[in-house]
Amino acid sequence: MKRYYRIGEVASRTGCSPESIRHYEKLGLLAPPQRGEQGYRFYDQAALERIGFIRHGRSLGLDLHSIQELLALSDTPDTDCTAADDIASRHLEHLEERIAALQALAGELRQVVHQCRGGKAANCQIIQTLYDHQPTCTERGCGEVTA
Amino acid sequence: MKRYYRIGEVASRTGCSPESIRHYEKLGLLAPPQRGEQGYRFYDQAALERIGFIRHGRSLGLDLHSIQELLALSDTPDTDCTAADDIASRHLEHLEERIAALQALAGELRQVVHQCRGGKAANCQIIQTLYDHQPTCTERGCGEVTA
DNA sequence: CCTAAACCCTGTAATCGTTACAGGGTCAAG
DNA sequence: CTTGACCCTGTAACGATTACAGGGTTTAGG
Repeated sequence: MKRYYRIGEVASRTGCSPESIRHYEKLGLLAPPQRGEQGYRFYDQAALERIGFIRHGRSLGLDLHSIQELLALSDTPDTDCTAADDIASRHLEHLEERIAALQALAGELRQVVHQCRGGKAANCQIIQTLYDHQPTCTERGCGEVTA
Repeated sequence: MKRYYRIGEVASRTGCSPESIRHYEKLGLLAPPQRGEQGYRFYDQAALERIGFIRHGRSLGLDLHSIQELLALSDTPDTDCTAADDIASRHLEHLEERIAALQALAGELRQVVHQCRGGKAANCQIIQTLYDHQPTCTERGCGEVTA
């Protein structure tokens, strides 16, 4: 006796909004579920776990494409899973670079913060610093840290 | 004898693509520049510095909205510049939160990486971990760290 | 002089993941 | 029988940037 859940209940159980669930389906991360007579989606326990998988991956910062690759591996249990390790390692590397970049930014920012207590904009050290361009890197396409 | 630059030269001097420059203009960060007879944009030195300002701000991770506020302050030199300090402090705080979140993620990821050397996907520790959902936070809208 | 490359213009759509609509249907409790 | 809580689809928004399409201009070389 399988239990079935409508999308709203899945949402509250997984912490994943109905919109996202439909979105994952559209992207092919989730197979189209069964539908009730009125067209309502019905999910079983396996689908719940798959959504949990996606959610956990997202909470680790993985992008949906990587998660899709991991799910594909999981769907073919006989495959060599080195690819999974590659994805995770690559992401970890990526995270570490991101962290280093953000720390550099924070350091640079700490040097200017609280430099202009109560002054006028004309003398503001923060604004001055921004005009003095020795940006960390002037190369095209460099330094746009998503933060 | 003012020198004028076409958008492409501004781009190579500032490290900011022509598309971005036009984008900043559309958003109101840059005043519409003079135009030549064929409609080409022509920029003077002040515009170059303003773009450098924006670029430096972006390289620090500030969003365009904050940069616009800073530019507005800079444009009214008599204003009190506490607001600039607020923007910078707020952003620094934001960065530090981001860093902490990413470090938590990296830590979690380091625990699973290299756990499945050469195995089959069915036993892969990484995939298993993703199915075992104790996501850091199951609250709706929590844990979506942009990374 | 002519042509090809390199530049400029505008406007629109893509990226990523999520959210927020609009406009409509279904169902249960009051 | 109406209100509210669901569900459906499709589209647009967010932020910043890039990539087109479709057209015009300048510049350098042959």
